[in-house]
Amino acid sequence: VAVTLRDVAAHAGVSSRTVSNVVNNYSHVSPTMRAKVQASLDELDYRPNLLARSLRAGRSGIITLLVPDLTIPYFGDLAHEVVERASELGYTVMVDETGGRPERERALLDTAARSSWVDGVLLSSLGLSAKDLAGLGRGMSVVLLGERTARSALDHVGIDNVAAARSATTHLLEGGRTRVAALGGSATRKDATTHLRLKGFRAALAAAGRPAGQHGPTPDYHRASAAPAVRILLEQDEPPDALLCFSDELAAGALRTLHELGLRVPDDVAVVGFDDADGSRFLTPSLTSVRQDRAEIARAALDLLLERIGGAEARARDVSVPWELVVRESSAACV
Amino acid sequence: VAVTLRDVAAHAGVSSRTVSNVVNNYSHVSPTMRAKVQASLDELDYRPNLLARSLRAGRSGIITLLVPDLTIPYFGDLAHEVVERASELGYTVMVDETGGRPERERALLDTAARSSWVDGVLLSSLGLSAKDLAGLGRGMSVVLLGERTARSALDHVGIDNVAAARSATTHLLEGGRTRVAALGGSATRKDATTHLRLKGFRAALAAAGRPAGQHGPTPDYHRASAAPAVRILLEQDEPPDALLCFSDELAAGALRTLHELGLRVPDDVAVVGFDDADGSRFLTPSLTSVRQDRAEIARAALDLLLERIGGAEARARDVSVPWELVVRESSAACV
DNA sequence: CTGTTAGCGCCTTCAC
DNA sequence: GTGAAGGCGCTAACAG
Repeated sequence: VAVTLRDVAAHAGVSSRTVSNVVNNYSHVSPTMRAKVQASLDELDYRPNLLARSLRAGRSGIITLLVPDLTIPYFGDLAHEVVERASELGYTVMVDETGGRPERERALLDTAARSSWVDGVLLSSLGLSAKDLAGLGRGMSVVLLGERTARSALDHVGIDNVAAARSATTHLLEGGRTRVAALGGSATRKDATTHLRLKGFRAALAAAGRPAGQHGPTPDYHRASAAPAVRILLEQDEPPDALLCFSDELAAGALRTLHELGLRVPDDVAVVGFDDADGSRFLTPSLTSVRQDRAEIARAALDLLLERIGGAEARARDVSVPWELVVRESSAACV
Repeated sequence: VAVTLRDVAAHAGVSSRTVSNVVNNYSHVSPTMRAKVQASLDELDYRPNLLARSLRAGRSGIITLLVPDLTIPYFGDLAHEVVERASELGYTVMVDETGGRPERERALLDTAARSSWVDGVLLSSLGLSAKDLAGLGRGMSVVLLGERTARSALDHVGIDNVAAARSATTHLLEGGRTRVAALGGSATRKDATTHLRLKGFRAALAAAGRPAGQHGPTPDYHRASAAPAVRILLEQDEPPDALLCFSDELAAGALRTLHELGLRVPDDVAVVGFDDADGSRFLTPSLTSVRQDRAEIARAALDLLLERIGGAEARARDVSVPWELVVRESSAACV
């Protein structure tokens, strides 16, 4: 049932070349001819086959966004920004989820590279090492989002996690907290995000002359993963009076768990999150969080990606995006 | 730089047909031949061009999911289920956002229909009338998610909004609440979701012999939109002692606003939400909500869509998916 | 079992 | 200013 360029040409009594010229608004077509062709176009309800066009052009106008999990509000927010910005730039976004699992990140990146469906990939990676990524990036335009994987060969956009964690920790110390603990991620596995944030956390404690803080690891950054770690931290002899959570999700889970334990926030325990997801200021108490400028991340990432797609061969670049500690009720100073 | 089937054929000294047979695991290829071709395949690192394959096959293996806004957790959750299920079925998902605006829903659906990029569309529509949709669905496989647009010509998957709203309202009345108000959406515009839920809400009140409840409309279903409406409802002479919110987002915003007004939940005001987003049980107090079975929605919707893609010409079907009122702290009975 | 051939629908170099 | 022809990379008839 599909109407092709040829059908229109036959209908209008011209060559397909001329129809193509009209469709693509090329010059060198006489007005009368243009009108005649346009009439046939309308009458037959012609729709260009973008598949064929892309095959011919060698590009699809599609980029893939790979995130761990869309049920995490931060990634929903990020996807929103990417879709919006890409749309402005004339690109469409395919979204896939990696679950944060390295093998799935690898497989999806590989599929993208092989398929030639997509012009480029935005990867919000959690688990891949720089070596993995280098091999996969071959022949495909890729920009990394989120963490700063050490010396990867790929472009990267993210915040300065060390500085942000340091600032948040200092904020808690200056609010009179004496036993700050970190919550989330894994110090042992190749979890670059947590590694860097722990670094900033410890630097702040050291700078203030405090003993090293504790770290409650979690298998992922979901709300549901906070509870066990929080309970372990609080069952100690000297339980923490402040929690630096490495995602807003974990922070929300921590708020809930503290409530169940009968502890008051911020009176007994202060809580700070990371990401400043849209919902965090609506929690009770409202959550202090490190805000990443997501719109700027999307903008910078797409700019880099489009340059790569355009054939830029520059060395890998590392764009640092602004962040800001947004102070709300959950970290009010103690008296 | 791309390696084509022909290149491999030349390298292996066979025809491209044979290479294609090997790549697609067809029979009728002798083992020795297969081995030889496979060697060339590996050596040249051949990657099939999916664009060309799709052009040839007449289908792309891509479906489009259109949702209002990925920053709303419910739609993030929904997208998650759709992506996961589609992946199981061998499909990839393109996600686009409509902002809930009818003209954008129309434009995106139109683009999808024209482009031949996509085999089918899942549309979580808010604003399009049945008439709009009928015209657009022409020639494209479309399944509607969410609300039950009156007598549309398209397949549809959703919950029974009337029954769910009725059940939630009855729950509040049975908990001893006497002045239940509804919150969210628009009774005036073509907001089918709100229309149906209001119907259930009013039916429950009528069945209990209560006067008609009030409705606080909101421009959208975001958290931030709850505050003004909640304040207006509570400034009245006889303020409500229970709020039936037409999304969890609105409920979360209401919880926050009530907290700011110094009202206790559930002691002074009970709150019920809709959707049971992943985060809602972590709110303080945890939120009572109407749970939609999202995995089942995704499954049913994709089944319907794939049947349409496969050429089924059946009349429009309407699949009703299970829902459940999940009772938590925010709607505890008053004493 | 394997090779040849003809398109899928589009765009574009080349002639006219 | 317009027409004819070829090919993007792949697969499916049709031989042999």
